[in-house]
Amino acid sequence: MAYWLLKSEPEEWSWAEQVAQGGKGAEWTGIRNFSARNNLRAMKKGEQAFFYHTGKERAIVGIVKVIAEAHPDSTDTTWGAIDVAAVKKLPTPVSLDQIKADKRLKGMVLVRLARLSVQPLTDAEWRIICQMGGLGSTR
DNA sequence: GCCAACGTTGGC
DNA sequence: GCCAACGTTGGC
Repeated sequence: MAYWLLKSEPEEWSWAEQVAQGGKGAEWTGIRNFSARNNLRAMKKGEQAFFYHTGKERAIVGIVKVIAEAHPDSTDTTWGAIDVAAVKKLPTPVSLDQIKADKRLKGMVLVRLARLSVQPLTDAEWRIICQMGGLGSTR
């Protein structure tokens, strides 16, 4: 079971909009980068991902799960997309500053490759951020 | 709004 | 197949 992080500009697609889709979820589109696409293709149904807001917020705000694996992006079928549904909101959003300040998260892809829009996380990183976000030992 | 970092493209 | 040039992303 792998863990992921999905980045979005809140102006383009926000956590609030994601939540509004409920359990049926929504298509995660707009991937136009090869490494991101490779990660996207590795995502399996049921796996969880953090939802990160770029731009002004720069924080992980919630958790989504994969409900449909890679299929053609309906906005550009030469690329891929997945479907995700909101699982839960983080009681406390985890900001980029907090992530950068934590020595244990120094190796995180978010810190090293800020531009990659679909990123893998290690189990340890996932657990640390869940705790920072106020979810205790939930994973 | 600027600029650094990175990914992609295209000429050789 | 290398690498310079260019475009885009995203933090500051």
